[in-house]
Amino acid sequence: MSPESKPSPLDYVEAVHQLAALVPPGAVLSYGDVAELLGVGGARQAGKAMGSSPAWTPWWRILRADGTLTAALAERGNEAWSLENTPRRGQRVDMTQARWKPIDAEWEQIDSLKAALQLGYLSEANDQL
DNA sequence: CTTTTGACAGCGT
DNA sequence: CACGCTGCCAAAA
Repeated sequence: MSPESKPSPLDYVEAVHQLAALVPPGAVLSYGDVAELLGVGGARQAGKAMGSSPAWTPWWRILRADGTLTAALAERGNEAWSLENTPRRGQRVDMTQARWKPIDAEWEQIDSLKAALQLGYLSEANDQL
């Protein structure tokens, strides 16, 4: 499956994956940032969603607010950050420098992602009727 | 309905 | 900087 936009409503988990795919190399977002950008759920929801991330997902660009990844992924994550020249401070990502700051065009993509997510909830509710 | 469980966040020590 | 504790949110048991 391609990371391109889908015409159909999005599931929360899918929305998180899509958002992760929007983050450019060298930049990162905390799980909490992801939840905030989508306007739904909290950091833990975003984390849960990343747990089932597809192979194409740049999971190393979504990490904890303190700039680290969960133990099991720390090693691989570090390699990826080196390759992408992600601003680091020791073994952790320097969030103040690396945090993704979307430009106008990117905000639009994020907005459409949010919209698709809302549609997802609507269709889900519609499904219950 | 209550409890447990997460790729979490923030604050105090 | 490292822990430990509490708060959070939604889904699953």
